[in-house]
Amino acid sequence: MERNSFSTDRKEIVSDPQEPAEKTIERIPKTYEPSLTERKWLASSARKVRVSRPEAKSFSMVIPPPNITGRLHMGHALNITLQDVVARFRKMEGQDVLWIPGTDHAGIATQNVVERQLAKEGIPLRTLTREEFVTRVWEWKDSIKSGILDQITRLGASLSWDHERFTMDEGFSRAVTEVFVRLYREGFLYRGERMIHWCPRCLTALSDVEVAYVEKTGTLYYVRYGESPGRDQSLVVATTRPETIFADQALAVHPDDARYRSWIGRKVFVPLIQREIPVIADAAVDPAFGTGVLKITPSHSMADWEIASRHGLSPLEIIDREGRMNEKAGPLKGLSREDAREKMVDELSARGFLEKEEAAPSSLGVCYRCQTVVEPALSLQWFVRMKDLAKPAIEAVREGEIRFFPDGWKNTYYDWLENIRDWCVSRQIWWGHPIPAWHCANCRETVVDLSRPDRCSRCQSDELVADPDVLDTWFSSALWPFVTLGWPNETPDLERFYPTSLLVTGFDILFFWVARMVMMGYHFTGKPPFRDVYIHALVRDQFGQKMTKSKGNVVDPLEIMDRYGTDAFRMTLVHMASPGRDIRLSTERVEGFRNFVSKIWNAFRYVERFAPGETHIPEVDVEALQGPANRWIMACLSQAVADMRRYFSAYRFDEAANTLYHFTWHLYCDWFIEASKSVLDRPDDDPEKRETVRVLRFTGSVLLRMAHPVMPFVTGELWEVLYPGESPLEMQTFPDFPTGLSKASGAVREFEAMMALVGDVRQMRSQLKLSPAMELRGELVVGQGYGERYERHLAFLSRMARLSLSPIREGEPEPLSGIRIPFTDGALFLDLDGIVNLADEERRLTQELEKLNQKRASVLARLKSREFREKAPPDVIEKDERLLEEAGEEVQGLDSALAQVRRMLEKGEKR
RNA sequence: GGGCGGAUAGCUCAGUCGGUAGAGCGCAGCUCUUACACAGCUGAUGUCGCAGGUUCGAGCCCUGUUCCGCCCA
Repeated sequence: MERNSFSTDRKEIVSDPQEPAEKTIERIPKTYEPSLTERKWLASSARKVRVSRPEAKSFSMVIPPPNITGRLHMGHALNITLQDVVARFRKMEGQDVLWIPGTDHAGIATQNVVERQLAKEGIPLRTLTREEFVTRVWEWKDSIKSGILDQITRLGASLSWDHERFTMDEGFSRAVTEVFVRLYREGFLYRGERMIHWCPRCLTALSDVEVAYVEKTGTLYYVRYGESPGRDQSLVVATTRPETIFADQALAVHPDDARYRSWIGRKVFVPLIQREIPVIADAAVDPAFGTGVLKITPSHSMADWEIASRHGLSPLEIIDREGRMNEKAGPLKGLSREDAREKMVDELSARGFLEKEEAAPSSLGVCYRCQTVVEPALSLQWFVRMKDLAKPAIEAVREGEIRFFPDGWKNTYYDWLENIRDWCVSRQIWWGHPIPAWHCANCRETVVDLSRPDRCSRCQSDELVADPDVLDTWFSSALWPFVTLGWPNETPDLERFYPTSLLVTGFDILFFWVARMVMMGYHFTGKPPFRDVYIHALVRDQFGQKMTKSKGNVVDPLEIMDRYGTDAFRMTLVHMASPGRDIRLSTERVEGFRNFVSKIWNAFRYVERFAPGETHIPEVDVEALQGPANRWIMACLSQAVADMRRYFSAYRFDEAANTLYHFTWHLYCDWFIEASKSVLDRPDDDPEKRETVRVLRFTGSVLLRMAHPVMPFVTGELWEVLYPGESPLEMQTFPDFPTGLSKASGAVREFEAMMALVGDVRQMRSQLKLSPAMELRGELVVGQGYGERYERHLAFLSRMARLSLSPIREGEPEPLSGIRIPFTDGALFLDLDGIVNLADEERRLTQELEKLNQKRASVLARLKSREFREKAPPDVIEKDERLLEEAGEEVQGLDSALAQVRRMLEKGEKR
């Protein structure tokens, strides 16, 4: 065979002995089995102790502690995965990473679980003492170990397990007490009788943020209140809660409402009973709502309470703590709120007090945990005075000491903090941090202290009764970032890792948790609890619906991991984590990334064939590289690595994943590996072959490192298999090599021109319906002096475009037959004589020409515009000019190709 | 009522500095070509929600508006 003929005749290749095949099977099995690898890695590396790097820069995070009652859901999976990506990335950057795991004692939720368990065993709650109950909870907690944390490890979370904490562990509890006592002594805590939200099912007070509002279509009842005594004038009130009428203490109108001005100061009777209440004027009344007359029920409405207190009205409670009507509700006594409403409406209607009913939208407050409609109630509770605590928290974000990602969340944050109300922190349950307060049975004094005092500080009585309540679970969560590091002790951890570097959490607990941590952090440490806050979105189902048990659309992350592998699942979450956007998870998507993992695996199997059993990490001297493809892939790799670094640092997880995917699949596999096949069929001592194998392996080793933060299992496995003598992949450094080879360099552009030529040939094949398998004869004609340069691309071209090329013709006139495909320094001529229908080719060229001319015309039009020439920046004009020039050349190329086809057509006809 | 986010290919989403709109999935055609059919090659599909404005030039900036989602009151 002629030396310059680059045939890709398959027979040759097939007959090639494939001696390395057996070794391949030894090291890299045919298919990747995620479950096997994951099981193996989890057995050896889960719950590992942190390797500290005292000399390195510190990086720290705390996980949002999941409820101990919890089961892993998509929200956890996303949250943990993103943190793990950052943790692994920072670790590979050489930083000293501390990532603290732990769980939250989840007061109400846990109490509910244990109560249900008791109920199942037939043990009435009331037969247990508080101490017995709490013991039961601890027993339950021990029995489940830390189920949710085990599930989190399945995700591959590289947490610092020697730092695990629990919000009710001994140290944490001490810290919570300390915080309470300090806040009390500083005047930030008080106990008082206020309106709070009461959950009649959980039987406890709730804070404002624990009430969710649901929009419902309710009924607005128009009820007539007759004037007293004896007169026949009356006022009509529109109310959504007729069952509270017996607790009414006044009617109120807006002071400027002309309709009712004469009523102010007069008195009316509460319907059905002869109780007199005044008509008052208050600016808080909305004249546009209903009739503009509001009934004031101070004991069962937040807004009414406010108005009532301005007018010195006293409350009257008719609903008890379990949401039933009490004896003051007279005939309604014992009824539920719903039944009472029904009965009341019947009664009002029967007695002629009900004017009309109309459907009206109303917003209903429900307990965020159990969805029960909450009851506003007057109650003796503990509160934190928030206003002054909020100030530094607002300031911190304004000054940029704390940054939000995405930035927009700071508006929501400001809004809440600027209008903050006092925080009700006492809960009427048994499981939680006891409030460190004791009440004197003798003089009613309240004593707050770190431990139970012997005597009352005022009257010296020893009859001290412990406050029965526990603290809101979020009270302790607010201390999480610094207490987990040892506060109130000045520990080395606190010194080194506080403020923490990053908090990753969902927007749904921005108020509950994030804002409160900032307030507590500043107050108790003088520093922010974290520098950056990354707020991720909700994981929804494939239709964009929130996943809920009741809808039955909950996708179990553990099942997904079993089915597709953890790496594929992580890659999916990371890829879809675009800032400020919810994630719609579909299994098709996960499947796509399973294919990706598989692709990586197979790419390594391919490379392994050519360097079987090699265990050293190859090095590459980029400057010395000769192969065009080798130089090209190094330029791409360098770019990809730099991009990933940048994206990880900016929390652009989606873009990082995109970069990884694109580089791996489309650049490394589709082009580089394919291109390598045109070199690797040479003898073993061929220098370009040796170079290519080295670059293949080197790129692979870099790929493993840059993919590792996202896909720790498959990359870790391959790393261990390939480089058994090296330290584990997670301890390696994230690749960093500016190659000096830019994508714009001549060598790279030349290779890309060849890639484009391959694309042109493939496109032409497809358009002319030529089988990809059919080898076409062709020759390259280049300008004078370019012959040697294009010589080195021949193998690549013939392989990728499936051509049999004859020797290059340099500086010779172009042949008059064949299909002409132009490129930068010449043209490729394909001999399609007898293979292709020339009329088809003519049509194809005409279409191409038309498309091109359109494009050219639009650029030309722009360039002709005087304004554009005057005002557009020079580089833009230059670019357009280049574009026009290129398009011109292309048109020329197509023209001559077309002319040629037409000539051949004529010739054919003449024959 | 106030605030935030979204609307771009059939679906799910990118789109940085304003400079001729991209990816994945799906779909169609062809191909078992020294890893991978969980594959390869090629292709088709766009009123960038709507209406104005700024600009030589707008998916991107400004104003208004519609619809959807979320938060707050």
